[in-house]
Amino acid sequence: MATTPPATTRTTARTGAGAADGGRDRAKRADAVRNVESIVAAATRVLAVDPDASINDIAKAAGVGRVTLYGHFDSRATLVREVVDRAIAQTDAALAEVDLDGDPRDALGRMLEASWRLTHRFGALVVAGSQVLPPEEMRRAHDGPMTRARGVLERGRQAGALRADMPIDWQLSVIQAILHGASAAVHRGEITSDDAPGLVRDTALAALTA
Amino acid sequence: MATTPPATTRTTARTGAGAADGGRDRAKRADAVRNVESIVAAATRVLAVDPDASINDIAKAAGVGRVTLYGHFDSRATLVREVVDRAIAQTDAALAEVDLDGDPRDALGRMLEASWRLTHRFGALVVAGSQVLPPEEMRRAHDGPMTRARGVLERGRQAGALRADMPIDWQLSVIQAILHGASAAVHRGEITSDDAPGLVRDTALAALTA
DNA sequence: CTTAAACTGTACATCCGTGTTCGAGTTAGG
DNA sequence: CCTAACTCGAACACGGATGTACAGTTTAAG
Repeated sequence: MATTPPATTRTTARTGAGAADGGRDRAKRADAVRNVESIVAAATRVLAVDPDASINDIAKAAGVGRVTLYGHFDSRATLVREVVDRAIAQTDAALAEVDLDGDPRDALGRMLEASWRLTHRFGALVVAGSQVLPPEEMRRAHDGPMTRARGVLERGRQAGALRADMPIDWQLSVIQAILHGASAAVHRGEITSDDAPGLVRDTALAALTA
Repeated sequence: MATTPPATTRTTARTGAGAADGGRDRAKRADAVRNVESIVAAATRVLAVDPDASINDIAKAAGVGRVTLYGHFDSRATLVREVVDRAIAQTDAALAEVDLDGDPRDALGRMLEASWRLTHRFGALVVAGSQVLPPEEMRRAHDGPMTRARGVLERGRQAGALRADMPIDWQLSVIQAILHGASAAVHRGEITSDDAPGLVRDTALAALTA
């Protein structure tokens, strides 16, 4: 260690899916990758409950030092972005598997149950995102599921299976509200997470039925 | 104005300044009272939108200096407590005027419309309170309206006018969720504040009807 | 008119969260 | 086993928010 290293080796978080852009990076060490996973998982878990959780809280929850976290993510915003991006990916993947054909009410029911799991898992993550990321970026997160849900709603309205005497945007807001309300109720112990999906489905369906 | 002798007074809000002298209290001056009102009003307005608003923001919105605010309220928590207390008082007063007799569905509708106005006015105030005040103190805020609403719900369920196949706590949560969802939707420009009460009433009623 | 209460801005001490730097210890992997 | 990558804790700079202290001016009220 007599000679000073030429430059401090700063590891830029380069977990990009797809091909590596630009130059080739050395393969990341195994424990590094493992730690990044721990951090993202912990951040998701913690931020879903408390969107104002500090970097310290997240690092502690991940079982790593605060400095180590900064070694993988430039800033809090970067970390939040990564977490949100993964949540979006999981959400899209989960919703893409939902069968939207057949009776509109049944289709909506299936979508509601799937959405419940996601809402319950990610909770207040959207709040954390909104506080750090530009609103445009959050827009994208909700856009996918929104248009998907809107499609089902429109079909149900035209088929006469759902009431059409309210703005469709309002009906989407109601679904959102019930989903988040259920998450809060579970977290408060008023209902169990087993009962939640059924209650959400029945209640939302009742609210939207003619 | 008049008769008030400068002798008998009671200590309410003190002008904090350090090592106070012996113990001579005088009646509060008129402009002081006026400023306190401005501060509380501004705090209510600001905190209802952004529960994390700083003391500076509130003072600015009230048109007074930051130091003046501290002259009337020891700390941020004190201010929030005062604001919340007043909100509770207004809420109780407004809900006490609602006629809960007659057809349960009509009674619930009236209560929903009244609750909407309060929710829209106070918005995220409950969040600000929860972050600063002990949870027990927030409990009290919701307890009054809650038991009142629960009474109407129970009556409606036993009369067969409302569905009884879900936990009553869940139904209360749904009402809460729809109210807050509507407030968010208005604030987001999706619906107008004129349409909101009707939509809230119709939607909640539909969600709770057998 | 006189006085004390109240207001104001500035400045200061403090706490907390963020982001960075440093030196040293630990571990993966050739 | 040797080296570079990785991790860790402590310490520092910075900014924002909370309270407090001070000194000068305005204003209510007797």
